Amino acid sequence: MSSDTIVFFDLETTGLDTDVCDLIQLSAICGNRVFNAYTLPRRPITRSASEVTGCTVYDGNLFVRGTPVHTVPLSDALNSFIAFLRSFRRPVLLAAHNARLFDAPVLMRVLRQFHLQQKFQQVVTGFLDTFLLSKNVFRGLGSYSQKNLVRHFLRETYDAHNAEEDARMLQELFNTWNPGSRDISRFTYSLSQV
DNA sequence: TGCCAGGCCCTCTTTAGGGCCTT
Repeated sequence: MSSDTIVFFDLETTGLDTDVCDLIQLSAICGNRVFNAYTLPRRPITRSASEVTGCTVYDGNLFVRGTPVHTVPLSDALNSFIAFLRSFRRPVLLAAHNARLFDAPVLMRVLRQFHLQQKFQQVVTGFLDTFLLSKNVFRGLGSYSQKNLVRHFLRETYDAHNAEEDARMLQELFNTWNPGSRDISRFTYSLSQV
């Protein structure tokens, strides 16, 4: 719905298997309001995920590129995230790159694990997939990875695979695209669709 | 020792394979 507040979010996880991977970082941004939480994953980080995100776990602590970071329990991160979304006082549309196939199913699964899906549904109307949107609106680009889109549209390189930076750059991309409400609805999925 | 996937789209397709996107 075009009257919704669009909040851009990103996850860093222990891997790519949406059925089992666990959260490491959850970030979101809307305007200049930012949410960020790190959490100690409940399963090992796969080698490829560790290489991509720079995240490692040692002796019960989470490190990002060798620097320890403060973590909170996953249930606290999820509750704080919902409170952040609720603070907008309008229904929220959550946007992520490849949301339909990755971020949304992972987020919904962990919300269910903590019996938070109803609380979440009271605030969030659906997910907007910026990967599908960009691929259909801007034909012929060759690559639609977020990194390539940032390079193409914003002429920038950035700290990819830090959830907070990824969410921030996604918001910048979206503001540059300024897609119409029809394109937004075409690539918006209800919570029951993911 | 094990170290993870899968839906979507395209095409040299449909009796299928391969690349992309997310970590």
